[in-house]
Parts: sequence; structure tokens; C-alpha cells
Amino acid sequence: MSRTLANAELAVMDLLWKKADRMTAREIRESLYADEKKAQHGTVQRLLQRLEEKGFIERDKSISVHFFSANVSRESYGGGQLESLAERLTAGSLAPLITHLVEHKKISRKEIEKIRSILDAHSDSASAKPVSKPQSKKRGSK
Amino acid sequence: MSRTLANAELAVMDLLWKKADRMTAREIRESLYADEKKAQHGTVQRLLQRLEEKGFIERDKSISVHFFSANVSRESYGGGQLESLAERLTAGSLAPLITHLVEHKKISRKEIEKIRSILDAHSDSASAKPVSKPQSKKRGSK
DNA sequence: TGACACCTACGACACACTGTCGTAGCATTA
DNA sequence: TAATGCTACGACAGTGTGTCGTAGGTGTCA
Repeated sequence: MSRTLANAELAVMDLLWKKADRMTAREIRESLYADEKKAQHGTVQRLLQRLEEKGFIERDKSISVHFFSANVSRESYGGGQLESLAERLTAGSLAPLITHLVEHKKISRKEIEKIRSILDAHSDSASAKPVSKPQSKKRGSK
Repeated sequence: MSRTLANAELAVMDLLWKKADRMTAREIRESLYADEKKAQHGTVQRLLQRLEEKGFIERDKSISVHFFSANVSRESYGGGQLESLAERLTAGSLAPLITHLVEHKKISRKEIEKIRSILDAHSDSASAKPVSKPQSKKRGSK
């Protein structure tokens, strides 16, 4: 698994993530290359093949027209990227990067509140916080 | 500016960031290839040249042995990477990715508290929270 | 002045990854 | 059987990266 998705690969994953369901190569081709005069047959097949090799998607070949589905969620992939970035850059810590974004106003107030409520919900002494989106996420003890 | 730093390039930047001061090519070479029998003269020169082209470093050529210094901070670069990641993946929002990491325990409790205190300090009702380690999260308003 | 050491500048290369296409061959159906 | 559409995959060009070699500049010292 190569770790990072290239552009065309990401475009395919994006489709699968959006659809949240399996798709055929044809559906993917018609979405990605809708406006192309010439259908990019082989290109899509190649992309799918490589994504499968890298472990990002799964292929159901039980019938002759295969079905493809994401094997890694958008959040999981993104989270991994985030981790790897922090790993390479700041000894694994996200704090310095987030600090920078916040201090340079690269994160909107709304986004800040959103993230805060996530963190609050998972804080040790979690509770109290009146988080707008009623988070009753009760990943109980343990 | 190419956007992303490759491995060897990042290694050079890391040196400059750590030193927080300008360095000569020689210092860099001796740090990066300390154990190599054969000195990687040209390699380092090439890397520096490319980093300069990409705008990541600055070169002071006022004397014949040049001095190099970072032109972009670690946090600024990392923040940009973070933004770009969110851009490509989640319509610019970090929240979904952080949610994933938190829920899958990829972020330590300590880190969570750290990030929270950053956000608290920049919250709209940003009143002087004594944001230390202890969770003093009770900025109720809003 | 000449020898030597060290520096910069940069062409060239091998390698890897990407996106693309073409073609061979299999399935399904008219 | 022919037509259509699919899979599998070799091949290629373009790009980025890490490396090396070499040409030529600069400084020092006997």
C-alpha cells in the first residue's frame, strides 16, 4: 500500500466514498470522464487495478462485470495522512500545526467550535460542555 | 513552489529548522551524511539548489561560502500541508479527520488537552483561561 | 606564482510513480 | 457467429527525486 493517493486515484476514491456503495468500472468512467469524447476505458481499469493492489478498494468479481467498493474510509485515510504528516514534521503532535492555523486565522471560528466540541466529548472529565450538536456519543467505559 | 517536500529535502529543512540559524552546505552535508565514507558533495548542493528554487530556503551568497536558512517555518509548512489535505479530502474541514483520530484513540489524552487549550485561548469568549494542563474547561458562555 | 583544498553550478542518469492508451482475450447476448 | 463490452496488462511519456561527475571559481600558503 503506497500510502498516498495520487490525483486520479483520489478522484476514484472520492466517487466511491460519495456513493457509499459499490460501483462498476463503467459507472466510474462515466462519472470521471463524462465530457471526454473518447471513453477512457483502459485508464479507469488501470486505476482500479492499482488501487486494489494498494489495498484502497475491494473488487467483487463474482460476476463478470466487477463491483468496486472502498476498503478504507475517507476519514480513515485522511486520519492516516494527518498522523503521517505530524509524524514527519512535529514528532507526532498535531498541536503545533493547529496552533499555527488558529493563530493565522486559517481556521474559521465555526470550525474551531466544531473541533472543540469533538474534543470536549472525549475529554477525561467529559461532560458539562453544552455542545450544540447533542453528542451522546457514549463510547462507554474502557 | 512545488508544494510538498520530498524525503531528502525534508531532512535538510529539518536541520535548518532545528538549528534555527543559517548553515553552510558543508555543515548540512556533515550532518546528513555523517557516516558516509564518500562525501555527498554534489547531492547536497543539488538539494539546496532545488529547495531554493521552490522557495523553501534562502541563500546568502555575500561571501563565497554561502549561508542557507529556512524561508518557511516548520509550522507554516505543516499548516499548509494540513490545509491542503483537508482541502482535498473534506471540503477544507479538519473536524472529520480529528474526529476519526480521537474516536480511534490515535490522539493521546494529553494531546487532546493541549489542542483544547489552544482552541480555548482563541475562542470568541476568549476570556483569560489559565490554560494549563489541568482541565479547567468551563468557559460556558456561547 | 603555482599547488592544493574547497566551493558553486549544473548536466546527466537511474529509478519510481502517474496517467494514459492499445491490444489480447473472455463473457454475454442478439 | 458477430457484435459489444468487459478484464488484464504491457508499454510509454512525463515528472519528481536522489545521486554523481565535472567544469570552473575562490582562498590560502609556501
